[in-house]
Amino acid sequence: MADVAHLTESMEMYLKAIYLVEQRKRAARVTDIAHELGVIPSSVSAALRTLSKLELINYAPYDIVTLTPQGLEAAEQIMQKYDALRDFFVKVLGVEKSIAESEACQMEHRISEEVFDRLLNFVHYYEECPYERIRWDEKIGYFCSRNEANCRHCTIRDPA
Amino acid sequence: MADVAHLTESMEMYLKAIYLVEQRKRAARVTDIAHELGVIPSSVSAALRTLSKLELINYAPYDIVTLTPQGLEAAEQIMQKYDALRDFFVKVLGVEKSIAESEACQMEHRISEEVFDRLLNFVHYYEECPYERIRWDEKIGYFCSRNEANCRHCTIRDPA
DNA sequence: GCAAAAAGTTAGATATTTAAAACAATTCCA
DNA sequence: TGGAATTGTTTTAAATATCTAACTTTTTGC
Repeated sequence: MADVAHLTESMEMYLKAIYLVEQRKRAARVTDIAHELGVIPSSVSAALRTLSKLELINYAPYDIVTLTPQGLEAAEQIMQKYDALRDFFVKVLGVEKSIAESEACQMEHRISEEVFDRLLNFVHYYEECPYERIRWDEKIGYFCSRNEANCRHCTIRDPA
Repeated sequence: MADVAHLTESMEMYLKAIYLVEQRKRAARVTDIAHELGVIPSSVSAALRTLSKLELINYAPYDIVTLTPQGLEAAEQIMQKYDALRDFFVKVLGVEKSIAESEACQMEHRISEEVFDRLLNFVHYYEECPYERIRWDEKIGYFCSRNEANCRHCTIRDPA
């Protein structure tokens, strides 16, 4: 059985691309994957051979591509990391969506289970807790909406 | 002039290693750099040739290595990103130091100026603001120390 | 059903990175 | 100072990933 933990970054990208195409269509074609990643079809063929050997995709030359159960599991793990990073960038750091997405796409391959776990947890808490008021503003940067005395951050008025 | 913005990840790693050795010693030797990065000396020789061509280091075969002003600037930029990520992992996510460091080392090459900037800003605010009480606990996860009613997070007692 | 278009493959080239092995230069001391 | 130990280099090879070009298979539309 293939060790999903040792996938190269490139193979992770292909897996995720196949996953995303599968979300929209029944199965992925070489062209779909190439378009998704901005590479040419011959590059995809080479990658599919590798992923097929690792038993992460169902594939034969000239045929369509689907994820195997192991491939789906690996792809979902990558997607979860991507989502956690993107959410953190957008919801906490206030980064513009498209920038957050390309950044998350870069980092998703490098985040460990532990940090991923804590990031998820943190973003959830940050979003849910009604008492926390650290928020981002385009002009000011981070601000605190409490507006209390003896807090230099609170001297900045909440623009909301 | 070399475009520091387009350095490969590998070259960034070598630059940072040279920077770190320079912090401890006057200049770096091939062996020092190899030891710092866990690669063999021949790999270092090859990298030094490249960095030298890019005018990021002062170097001639068999000689010691120092950063040029441009090299220092590039190394400092990388270090700043590393520090911001490590601080976020440790101070905000409560990740153990050695894990935070290896994770930051992986991601430092992939973080944009914008996200880096906001991360710095966020960690600073998070540390400084006396009213914010989102903190990490090993057993509980994130908790809120306010312990107010009608907040389900606050039903978890602050262990501090 | 067949020709043209589209889709996909293979082979070969290039780039990047690193390690292994053999060799060369430098340094360290006795 | 001179030989051993250390340090550093070059060459070669391997792995990964991607592209170009030429070719094959499949699909489409009449």
